[in-house]
Amino acid sequence: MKAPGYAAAASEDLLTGELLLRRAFLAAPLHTGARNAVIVSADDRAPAALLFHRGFAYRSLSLPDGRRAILDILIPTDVTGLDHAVLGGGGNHEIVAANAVSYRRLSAQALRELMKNPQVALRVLALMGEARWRIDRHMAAITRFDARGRIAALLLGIYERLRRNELISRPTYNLPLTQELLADYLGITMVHVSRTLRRMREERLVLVDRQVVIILDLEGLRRAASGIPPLNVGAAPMPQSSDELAL
Amino acid sequence: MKAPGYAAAASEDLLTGELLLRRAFLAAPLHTGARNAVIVSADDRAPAALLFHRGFAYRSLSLPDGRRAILDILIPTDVTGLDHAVLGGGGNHEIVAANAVSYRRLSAQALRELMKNPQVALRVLALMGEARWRIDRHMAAITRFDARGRIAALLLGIYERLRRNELISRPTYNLPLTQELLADYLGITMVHVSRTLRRMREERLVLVDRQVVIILDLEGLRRAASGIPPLNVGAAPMPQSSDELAL
DNA sequence: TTTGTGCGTTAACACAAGTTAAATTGGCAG
DNA sequence: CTGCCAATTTAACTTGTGTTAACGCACAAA
Repeated sequence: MKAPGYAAAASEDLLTGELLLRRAFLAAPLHTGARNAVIVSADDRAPAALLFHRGFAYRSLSLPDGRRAILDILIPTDVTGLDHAVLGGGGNHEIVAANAVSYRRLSAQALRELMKNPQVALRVLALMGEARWRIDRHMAAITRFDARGRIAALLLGIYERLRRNELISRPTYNLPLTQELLADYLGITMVHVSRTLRRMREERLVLVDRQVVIILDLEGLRRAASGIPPLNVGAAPMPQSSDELAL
Repeated sequence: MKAPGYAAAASEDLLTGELLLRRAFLAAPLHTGARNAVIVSADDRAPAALLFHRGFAYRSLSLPDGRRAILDILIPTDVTGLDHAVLGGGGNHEIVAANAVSYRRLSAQALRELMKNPQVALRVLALMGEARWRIDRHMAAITRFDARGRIAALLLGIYERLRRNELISRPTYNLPLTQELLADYLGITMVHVSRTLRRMREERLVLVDRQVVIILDLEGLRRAASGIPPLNVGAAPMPQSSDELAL
């Protein structure tokens, strides 16, 4: 029943866990993939966790009739696959490069080895908790917002993630995803994405031209995605030495 | 580079991890909650993992304007909260009993202690992977199916989960969720759920009366939720001694 | 220059889903 | 039995989104 000091010890463990995990990743070679390169295929039988270093990628699930759902958008500093690297097979999903990407791969075996360190195990669990939190927000957006709100939530979400990882400082960034991808992520159609972006441009909320996103009215955008809770779970974000990792 | 025997060792570790995790849960007292009881509140500051023993519950996110999204439906034998028990605070979500429930609680502290055992850590990660997999399917359903397909996917999903845990044997079960809850889970309105259920009854696909779900045409239902990939990730489901746990 | 080709834009129309409101049902406390 | 209350059902109407199809634009290849 050592109540005091608990939270402090926890975050300390998380920090050293993060350090070890990152070190393991950084020991792996840097892979690269061109736009549309399939980084993980649906029938992949060699599970591994990935740390993204540069470029955007997405995780998608293709339905037999040709439609697909985008499950997750992956940006630099994101880690994915920690969970199903432990399970036997892959997850039926694909991971595809949205533009030129580079990333590092941690084999399931190496991950299992690392997990023997409780600090790493905790950090891994925390990472999954953060991912879950992002998914929760996205799910709320998808189930309860119309197209405008969903797009607002998406643009804001990416903005906040980039900013939190110190990849950008001003409300402007590069979004190398086609509108068709956005549509499959948001549960609407390509055509409707285009329509809605025009409306939002006319409202002077945001300007999306090709891959460039310029947020004109941050508060307005927040209102449009009204009620989406903030990004953080409550845990402090890991301090990111952005030079070491994100460049 | 010990390639052979790897998968076997992995699943063996998962089994003992499961055993230890379950033992820890079973050592905790059995809590109960009446219908609509708030098991975890949005501002909860004492994170814990939960193992559900009897009854249904749901995890929800309330938006400031009164709307809400149901993030997850929890059935007996489900474990939730493993991730955010590790993170500092709660997850901004609520967990509410849909009917009379009983469950066990594993404090974050106890969980952290248990996680020092790598086998437990692996099993915990595997559990989160399974949960993620379910969410992926649900996300695909929500983004790409119409109301009929979403309802089909939901009814099938619950059916398969119940059957996998040997809680039922025939395609009939009790679903103690109001249509309003289903609507908030599926991203449609209560009224539309009712309409669609009528249509599906007329099609002789499924019969939903009050809380009773009777699947009339399993194949037809599968077709309606066409393209939703199967429940399992590829890893064998944990053997469940249903008497010990689920009763 | 010409010819692709992949993406984005726009419009017209069809249809699925939301909204509102009223009626019905069933459970349950008195 | 009565009356209340929550959940469900149904209808009429409105609105958001999907569908189809045509066109424009940038960029690369020939």
